[in-house]
Amino acid sequence: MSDSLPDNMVPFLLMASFRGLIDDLHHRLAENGFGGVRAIHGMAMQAIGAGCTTTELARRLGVSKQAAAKTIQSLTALDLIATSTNPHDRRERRISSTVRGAAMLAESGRILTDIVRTWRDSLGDDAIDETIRTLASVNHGRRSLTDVSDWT
Amino acid sequence: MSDSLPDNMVPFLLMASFRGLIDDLHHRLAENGFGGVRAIHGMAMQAIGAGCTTTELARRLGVSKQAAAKTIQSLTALDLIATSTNPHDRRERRISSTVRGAAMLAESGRILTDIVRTWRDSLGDDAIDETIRTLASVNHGRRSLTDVSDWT
DNA sequence: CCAATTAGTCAATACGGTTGACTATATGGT
DNA sequence: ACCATATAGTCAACCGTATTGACTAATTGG
Repeated sequence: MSDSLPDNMVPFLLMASFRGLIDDLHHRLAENGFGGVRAIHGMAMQAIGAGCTTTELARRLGVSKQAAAKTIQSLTALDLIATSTNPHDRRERRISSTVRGAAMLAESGRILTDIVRTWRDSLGDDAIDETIRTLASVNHGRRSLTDVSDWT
Repeated sequence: MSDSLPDNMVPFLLMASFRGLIDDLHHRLAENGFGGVRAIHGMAMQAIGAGCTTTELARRLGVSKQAAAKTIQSLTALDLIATSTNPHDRRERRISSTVRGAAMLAESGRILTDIVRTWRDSLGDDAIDETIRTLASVNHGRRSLTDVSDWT
């Protein structure tokens, strides 16, 4: 722990941190009845929030509407969302979270907060707060946090 | 910037930071004669380091050897690596960086260091050092930093 | 010397992304 | 009121990168 990693390792550090966090999250979600949920599903659920349309989800995720439609199919199959038509504009598919979907999001939030709490316990609030502030600053003016385009 | 994001947004922050950094990197790599290089290629080049075999690369990346073999094909097509057979064990394919591959890795390192330098300029060395230390601690004891398995 | 191990490839499949072409619905100018 | 245009969403074809299972070739060791 003495020496810091060189600056050119920062992307690996960010990726590994993300991966580790997501792995823990999915492990614990599976233990709580939400098996089969993948990273993309959680991202999409977060992006859907209180509800939106296919096109709007595509915009929020930064992907094509065809890709968003496929994600919507997966989420529907997992009983996390349901779709309905908007009577005022019958072209639209309104997407909204199911009870199970809302429970999954709430559980995700609890688990993530709990994981970060373990970081706080071992490294201190100051270090974690500073890290979050720094990462938030680095992302200022970038695309939305839920943008997953080209992330492979 | 006043309020910090809640702890359950940390994964989004990590992913967006990684994505932003990689996007910048690839944009600048393309400007310097290394177009067509994708995130997976840079990861693999880093993992290959001084050279290894297909199976060893698979282990370092945390993927199947079939997947590693495909990555090796891509890197070979990009003239970043070359393979040869080991005369002492003719089952093995030795992988080593080409001159161009080494130049790409060096250029990546320079660009990444330069990007992080802009962070240091605007946020201060203390904030960046603390962030790197924190992320490194969070990853202690986890799989190798070059592990890309299931990152989708 | 032959059985077991190890390195790597081939083939089929899955998943999530893309573009292009399409249908259905809504909107707005003349 | 009508028709041109714009918008919401789907279908089909394809790409890239992963997977597993079955395989060949080379090495090792009892």
